[in-house]
Amino acid sequence: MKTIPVDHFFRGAFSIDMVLITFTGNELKVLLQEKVDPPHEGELGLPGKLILPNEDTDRAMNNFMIDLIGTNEFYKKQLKAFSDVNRHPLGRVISFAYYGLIPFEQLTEPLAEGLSWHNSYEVSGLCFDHDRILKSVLKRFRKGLLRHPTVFEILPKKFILSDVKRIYDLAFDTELDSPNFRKLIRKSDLIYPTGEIMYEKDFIGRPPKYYSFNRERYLGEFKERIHFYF
Amino acid sequence: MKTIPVDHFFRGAFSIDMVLITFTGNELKVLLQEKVDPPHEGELGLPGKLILPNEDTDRAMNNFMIDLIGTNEFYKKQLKAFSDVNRHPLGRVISFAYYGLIPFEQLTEPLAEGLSWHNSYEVSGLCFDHDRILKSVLKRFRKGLLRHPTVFEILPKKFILSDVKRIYDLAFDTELDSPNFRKLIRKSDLIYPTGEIMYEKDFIGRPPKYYSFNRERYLGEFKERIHFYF
DNA sequence: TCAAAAGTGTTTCAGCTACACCCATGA
DNA sequence: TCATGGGTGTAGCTGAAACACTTTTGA
Repeated sequence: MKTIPVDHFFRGAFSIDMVLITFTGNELKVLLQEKVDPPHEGELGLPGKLILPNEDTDRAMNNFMIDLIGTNEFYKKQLKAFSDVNRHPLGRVISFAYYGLIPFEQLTEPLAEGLSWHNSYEVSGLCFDHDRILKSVLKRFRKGLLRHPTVFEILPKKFILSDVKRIYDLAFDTELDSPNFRKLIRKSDLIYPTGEIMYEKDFIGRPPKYYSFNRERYLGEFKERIHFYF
Repeated sequence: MKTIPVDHFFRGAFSIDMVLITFTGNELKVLLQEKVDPPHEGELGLPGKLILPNEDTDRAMNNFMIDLIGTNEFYKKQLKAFSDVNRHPLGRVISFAYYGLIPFEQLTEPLAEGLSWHNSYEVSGLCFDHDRILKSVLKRFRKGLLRHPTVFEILPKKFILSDVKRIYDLAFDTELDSPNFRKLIRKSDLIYPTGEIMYEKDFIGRPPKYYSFNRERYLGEFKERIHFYF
């Protein structure tokens, strides 16, 4: 086995990509960016950029979000690293994909040039391997919805129960039973009625009550249960 | 914003690490390696090595396993990439952690120099961030046990039901009810009795039947169910 | 015939599912 | 007073949990 000089190992690059999801207009939307640099100029893709090898990925992402949407105060996690050898023409680039959830009301500043929101379930043909990354995030999003109070990260401070249900319906492409859903979500004790009622122009039917997420009551991790599914 | 020469981005390195789990002697064991290179010579850690930036991680891991244990024919998946900035003294090193499961009977060749099996739940003080990686793998292992026929990847071709239960008991640190476990596992239709009975020296009690995993009957992915846990 | 572990059967009960029904509003 | 969506209550079914009981072996 011949010895390889150690500096030959240090020739890889890193990038960060963000899959930011929000809920508005009864749709789950993802933030996309029109690429300006080769090899994919003009195409749509996830917002992202190369980072330096000594940059902390979390910090780089936080700064990047300020540039893009004016805030980094929202739920975000590193999803995983995508490592296909031939992702980038300049060499090996490992992409750290992040997954973010933001209430639409929190997006106060206008979007930066080239950015736009798209229905998460209708997006395809993104550059690089971004279709695959988006798919991973949507899968993880569903997982989170089942095991953690993830919905509330994407809802405004005051929300109505049918919007909660609508997010589940969209994510799982289903039509949950509203009475049962209501019982389930209230049983968890994670929400409380604000006392206010939503009066909205053009709203048909009985005006719904506003609820809020009781973040203090949710303590830590999903408790593992021994329960088979296969 | 000043422009950074593009080659400055290509100065990171990659490594692969394997967390290989097996079941023997009524314990879940993990393969560890005594490190020979600085900065951790003499310490225990997960088997791993640096790879070149243009190497495919899966292929590199497959070759690495042949060197270590003489086979790469077992269940293995990339867990995730660990990316802390200060993992390695020579510069930024991203580690791709793999998670492998192998039946003990399949380990026919003697272990290479410096390798040894350790009880997964008693290991600590590993070099680099390997304690953290091991912890992640054990968590993922539990997850897999609940949603996929993961147990059978770690069991021999012919196994007995109480060993299946024992693996669950070890992984979840519990004592499942044997009659109920038996019903559950058989209901899934994923195993069948081979017709043989285990007669083993010094075995006390009624001799158990052998079962085998019906790999053909398990089709693809865990079916997502809408079921809340919080 | 006793101990030990494999293996079977049955009862109970919590909790999910389905669905009937009532409420508050605008038109 | 009707349509629409919000919201409540309940009966019934399913499946997990608990556990009593039988079987097969070695000593």
